[in-house]
Amino acid sequence: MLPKAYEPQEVEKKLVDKWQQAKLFAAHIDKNKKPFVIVIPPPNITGALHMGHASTNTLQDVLIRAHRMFGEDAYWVPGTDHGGIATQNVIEKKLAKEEHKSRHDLGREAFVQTVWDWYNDCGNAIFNQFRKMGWSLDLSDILFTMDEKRAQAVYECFRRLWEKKYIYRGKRLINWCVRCSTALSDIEVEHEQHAGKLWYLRYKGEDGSDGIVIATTRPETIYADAAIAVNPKDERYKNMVGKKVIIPLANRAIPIIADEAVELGFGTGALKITPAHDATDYEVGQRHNLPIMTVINDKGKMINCPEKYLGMDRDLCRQQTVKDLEAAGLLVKEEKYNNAVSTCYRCHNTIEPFMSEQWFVKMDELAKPAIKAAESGELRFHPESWKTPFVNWLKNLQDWCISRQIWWGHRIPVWYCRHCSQNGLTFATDQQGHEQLTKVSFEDGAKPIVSYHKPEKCPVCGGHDLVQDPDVLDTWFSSALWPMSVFGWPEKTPEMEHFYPTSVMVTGYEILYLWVARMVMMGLEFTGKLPFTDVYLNGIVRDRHGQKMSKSKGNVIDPLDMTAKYGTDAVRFSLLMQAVPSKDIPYSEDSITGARNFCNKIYNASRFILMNMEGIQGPLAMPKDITELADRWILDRYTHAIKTAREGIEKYNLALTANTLYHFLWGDFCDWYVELAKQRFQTADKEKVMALCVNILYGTLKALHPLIPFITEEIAASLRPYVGEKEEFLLNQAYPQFDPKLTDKEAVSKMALLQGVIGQIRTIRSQFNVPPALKITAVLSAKTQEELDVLKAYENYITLMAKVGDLRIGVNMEKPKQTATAVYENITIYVPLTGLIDFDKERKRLEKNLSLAKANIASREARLAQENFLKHAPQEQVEKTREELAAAKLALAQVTASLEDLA
RNA sequence: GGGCAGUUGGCGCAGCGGUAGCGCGUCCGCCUCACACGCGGAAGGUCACAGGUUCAAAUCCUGUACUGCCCACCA
Repeated sequence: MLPKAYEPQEVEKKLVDKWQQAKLFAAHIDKNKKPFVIVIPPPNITGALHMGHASTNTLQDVLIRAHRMFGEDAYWVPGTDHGGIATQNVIEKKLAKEEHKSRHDLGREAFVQTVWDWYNDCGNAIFNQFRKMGWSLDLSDILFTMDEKRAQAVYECFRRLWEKKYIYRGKRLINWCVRCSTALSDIEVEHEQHAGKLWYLRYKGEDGSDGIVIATTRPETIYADAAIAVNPKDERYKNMVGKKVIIPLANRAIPIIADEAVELGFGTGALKITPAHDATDYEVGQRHNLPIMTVINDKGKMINCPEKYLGMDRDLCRQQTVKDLEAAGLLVKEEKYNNAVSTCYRCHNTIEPFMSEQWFVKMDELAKPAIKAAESGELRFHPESWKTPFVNWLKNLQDWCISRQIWWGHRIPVWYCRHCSQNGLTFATDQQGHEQLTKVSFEDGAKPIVSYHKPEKCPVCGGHDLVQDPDVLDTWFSSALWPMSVFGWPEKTPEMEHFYPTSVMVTGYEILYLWVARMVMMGLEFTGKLPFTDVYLNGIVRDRHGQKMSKSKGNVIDPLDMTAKYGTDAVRFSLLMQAVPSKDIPYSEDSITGARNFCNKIYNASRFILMNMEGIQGPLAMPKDITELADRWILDRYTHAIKTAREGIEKYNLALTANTLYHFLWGDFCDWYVELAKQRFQTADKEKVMALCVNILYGTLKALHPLIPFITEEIAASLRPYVGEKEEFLLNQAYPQFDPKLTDKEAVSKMALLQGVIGQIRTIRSQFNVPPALKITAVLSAKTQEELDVLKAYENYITLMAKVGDLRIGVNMEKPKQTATAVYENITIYVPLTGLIDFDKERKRLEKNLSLAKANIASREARLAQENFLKHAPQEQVEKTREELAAAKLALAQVTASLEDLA
């Protein structure tokens, strides 16, 4: 005998091996089939799988498996991402913790090797997690954003954009992370509200006057001030524009200028302009041709300032400056102020706007086709509400800063001749005694040679002393090419030919701009085609209260712990039941138990059916001559469930698919069909019932297979002989189809009547504490011949499901003594309960029903009294209302009669 | 400051023109020979608020109030 409860662990282990060994998920170009392709958002090689991965990859897996079963050439491309800054940070932390070393202690080459070693270990860990989750990825061929093929694609992209002059070198104010010591692009900067202060400082006039008071949140930058700006419309300062004031502590004179950028209402209306340390100020500076003076260096230390503060950390300098200003009597006041602080999206340290020469990609031309694709609807978003933000973002794009001053990543494929570029190259000796190129300046004469490999010699002077640009590319630069590079682009490979463009990109909305937008732009630029036609934005998995999961909050749920405890299918299904596009998923262990219970229900229903298969020879075809009401009904429910399940997948509403199949299998199939079938096990009908049971169950398992692959595969294997299926894997079988011939409105309405009557009897039983085993008497009084026929024809349904021993059915039946009364539509139900009836209870029950009936009558009558309703509403609706009124009136009459009897 | 979501029984959500559903929780009764990870039953909601459109609104429109998210150079 099989165990009572489903035990997933062994089953999962066994099936994962089987699937992988059978190479079930490998790419196989089949030109006769329509390709359905998803490239995985490659997880960073930074560590463990989290709930977010579990969610997004499960969604992709469901889509891939389902489309495969729909008969398409489905292929899910596996891979991982080198994850630039994030990975470098992880390794640096590890080095510091385990060996008390910094990357500089190792040197560039050794450090990069360390990361590669890490990749080789961690990569395997990631694949093992992929296996455990049952994701249909071919794990024998995992791609990596830094492997040779992908590196070639990155180079080719760089070269082509360079030749088109889209890639250029420029000196400007960029976002600098002092902690990560690198430049960042605009979207890698996050804005956080910090409780800070606003200081009011006095800049005295050069002529000895009181000068002007400004408000600032960054007093440490006063040493870099180039001007004071006021709004040209500001009457208060009109006569001061053009005069000079003295920077406190620095004692340097700067002019007062007028610029529209200054808000009249904020602070004092006067703004200090510090072009080197603030983006707005930089623009103002450009407009007024102000000098740029940098006082904070790339390490966050003070430079070019009064000697006292030289080398001081920027934060400390702020405190000291405020103290000194106060002592000098130049601090007018200090206010509490919440301001938006820019922080690094990787380490959350405060970003320093920093003047620097960097590599950029010119975006305006690249954005145009992407905007068009989104606006025209060629690129579809699920949900659609992301289309507008997407387009708006593209329309307001700044050029993309792609150079990073870190070591881990694709090295910029640009070389310099030490002879020809000597004035633009700065070298330093590192801790290993190697001379390293640390800084490149085109302004000072560096001449780029774009090449993947080190060029043989300088094309200008023929010199052999060539050095590579020290920077690496933004990790998103290689990610942007992912949907092409995975197929071998720029080569014209058969994979590129067949699988590109891909079908759908499934990812979180938090990387819509960082990643999705860039893939779209690059895809259009290099192939003329969108890299995918659909974008499915999935929500973020949060804790039960909607809080983001984080280690510091201690609310993290580890998907692998959960799969070990409840089974992978349960974890998958729990996520899918809540998978509405773009909607965040509140998640807790409780979410999983419900899904686990469902898996157990499937298991037990199957176990029961298999038990009753003993002695029956398969295969059993789906019977053709269906006459029994329950059979007609369940086939209608089944085919509708299949229809909705399929629609859910096609419309990216997997919650709909999951919930539909859940309720069909549990509510319709188990609670009603199988229960009713039990009484036919002893009859000549048995084989037909079993044929229906096994075929419907098998079909439902197929429909569920993309969602919960393990348990369905396991059970299907046992059922296969009974349905005559030869194919070993569900994935290679066809997804069930909606069959209009199985729909049966009449059966559904008859069944609803019986279910309603049974429900009323069950309620009475329960309310009067009738012992469950006790068979009771029930009298059903119908109003029409039609109803009578249904009740009579299926009285065995009622006796079984409501445990009725003596069932009397007729038209206008007499009300028995000491009876409980209920009304369902036009049927009056009497349950005589001599000795069991509690008159008080029954009176209360009836009174409740009485007021309900009255309310129903009132509302229907009111509606029917409106001439406009009769005139405008569809006839069907009017008819329905009339029927409802009649039923309510009947209920009122019956309940009133019963109440009178009680009195 | 701009934009986008959300506001439905104790909790988490679905429904998105015909008058409320699900899961969990609660309460009552059951170890009914597939399943107590179960079975049967019950209680519990004027669908945030105010207007409007319509014969009819949780469902469409407008506004308000909260909540969350995204974007933005107010020092």
